[in-house]
Amino acid sequence: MQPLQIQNSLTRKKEIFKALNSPHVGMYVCGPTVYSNVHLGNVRTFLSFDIIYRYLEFIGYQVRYVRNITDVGHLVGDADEGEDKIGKMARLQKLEPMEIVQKYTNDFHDVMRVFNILPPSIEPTATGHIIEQISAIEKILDNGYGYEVNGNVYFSVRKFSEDYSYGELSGRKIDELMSNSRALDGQSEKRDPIDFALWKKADETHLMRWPSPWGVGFPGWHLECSVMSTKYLGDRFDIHGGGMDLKFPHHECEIAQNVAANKTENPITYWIHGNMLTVNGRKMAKSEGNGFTPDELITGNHKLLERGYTPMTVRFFMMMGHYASTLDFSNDALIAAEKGLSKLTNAIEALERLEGTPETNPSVDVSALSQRCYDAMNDDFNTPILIATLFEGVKWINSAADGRFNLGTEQITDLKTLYSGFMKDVLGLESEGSESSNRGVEGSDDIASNLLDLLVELRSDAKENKDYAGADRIRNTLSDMGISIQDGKEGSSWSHE
RNA sequence: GGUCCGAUGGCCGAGCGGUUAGGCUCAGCUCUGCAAAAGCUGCUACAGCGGUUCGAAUCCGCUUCGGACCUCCA
Repeated sequence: MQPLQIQNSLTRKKEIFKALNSPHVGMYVCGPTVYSNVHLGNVRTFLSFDIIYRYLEFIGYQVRYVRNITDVGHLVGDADEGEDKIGKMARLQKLEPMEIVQKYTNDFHDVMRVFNILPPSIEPTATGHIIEQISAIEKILDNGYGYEVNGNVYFSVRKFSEDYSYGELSGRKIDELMSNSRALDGQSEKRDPIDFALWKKADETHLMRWPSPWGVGFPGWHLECSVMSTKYLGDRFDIHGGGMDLKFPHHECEIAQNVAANKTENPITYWIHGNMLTVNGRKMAKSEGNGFTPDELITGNHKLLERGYTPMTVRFFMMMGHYASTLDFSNDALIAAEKGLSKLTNAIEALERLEGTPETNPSVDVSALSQRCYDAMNDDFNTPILIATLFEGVKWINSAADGRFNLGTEQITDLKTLYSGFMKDVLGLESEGSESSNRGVEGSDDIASNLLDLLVELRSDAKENKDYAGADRIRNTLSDMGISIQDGKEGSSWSHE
């Protein structure tokens, strides 16, 4: 197994990864609240964890990856005092709450597929786990860390902090929280302002409601993640991820609930937080009005975009930065990513066509290159370093394709393994050209590529006969179709633009 | 106001005590019917000011600027 190191946001240190029950790994990532379309900032987080998931599997772990769908309990505005996000949308769109949930869950799944983000092993929903949430509340009450007022149940942070530590993950001091917490408008039933809701009473107008020992109501936000992670991964599991903005209060509350319900300290070994996608230096957020939907990005239909970019370009762009750093979104950066990706994919296509020489090239050490790829990923999933390393091999490949450099047959085989593993399996970069042409009948891809080979040959013949008009006609027509021709020392070839 | 991050060349973005990161752009060259692609060469930066050290973009202090969280947010 590779010696993987992870920057643990719980301890703020880079630590050697040790699975509780190797080779099995339990990983939980906070999924979306499905009340509106996802934007690119959301995509970045899921993409970051997609890479982590892929790499863990790649180096031999068997990962149970749980990513939830929050479809109830997440309130608008001030915590515990606002309207349910999904209920509000349902009212505005005059739909059943479950229609809202379905609509935006479908959208979410479509987006994940477009960006080639793998589905999790389990994708549980909050409404599907009401019974478990109620019983978790009962456990928390039995253990003395909650209290009921008028059909509402709250978590007592003060009581909890007497027995356990609260605020470790987000680095908050309980006293400061007590005094700094924003004063709530109106009188609150909470004993302390930092207490949070486990169960809320539903009034008559509330659309989403379930019976409970405390009357008709609905579960609080934070609770579903505690309950579902425990249910599918156990009282203790390896990795918990999510966006940086969830660290407080969501993840802090989650830990407190897990501990309070199960009396298991340190339920999660490694916390990983993905950083924000920014636009002109500001966090992309719906409330800022600077969010892009994936669709706007692909079509280019947005006032800040000069044109559209393909999903794989966006994927590559996001992986050129480290997941724990903010990443700034700009046209120039996207264009650079597009060119870089195309250089890389063209080289891989060239590699497929390469025929090696019997003797190996002593100046090329594929296994050293490969190890550096592993090293990059082992160092807290450093995809920018991985990509930089992959570009080094590109020089060998292109030089060999130009016939001014030799590569041994075995070296070529090793390079193919390397690039297929890190580009496809780890980075999840699929060739977009072949994806679209695969939509047709089985085998149409072969026919298309055979036809292209034929056209390239015909053009070479034309060139040989000094029929440059004919040669250029083939080149220009193909170019209009998105196919470009490369002339090299060893003859001509084609590739998707 | 509290807590915590960050400031890297024309752009994006790694590095976090001694390396040419890498990509993109730009200029020149090679190849080419032309072009593109590809290869080669060049462009050597770390916000500012002090300090520690044989040596600092990397460690410490101060200053300036930016951001995140403390409310819902991936």
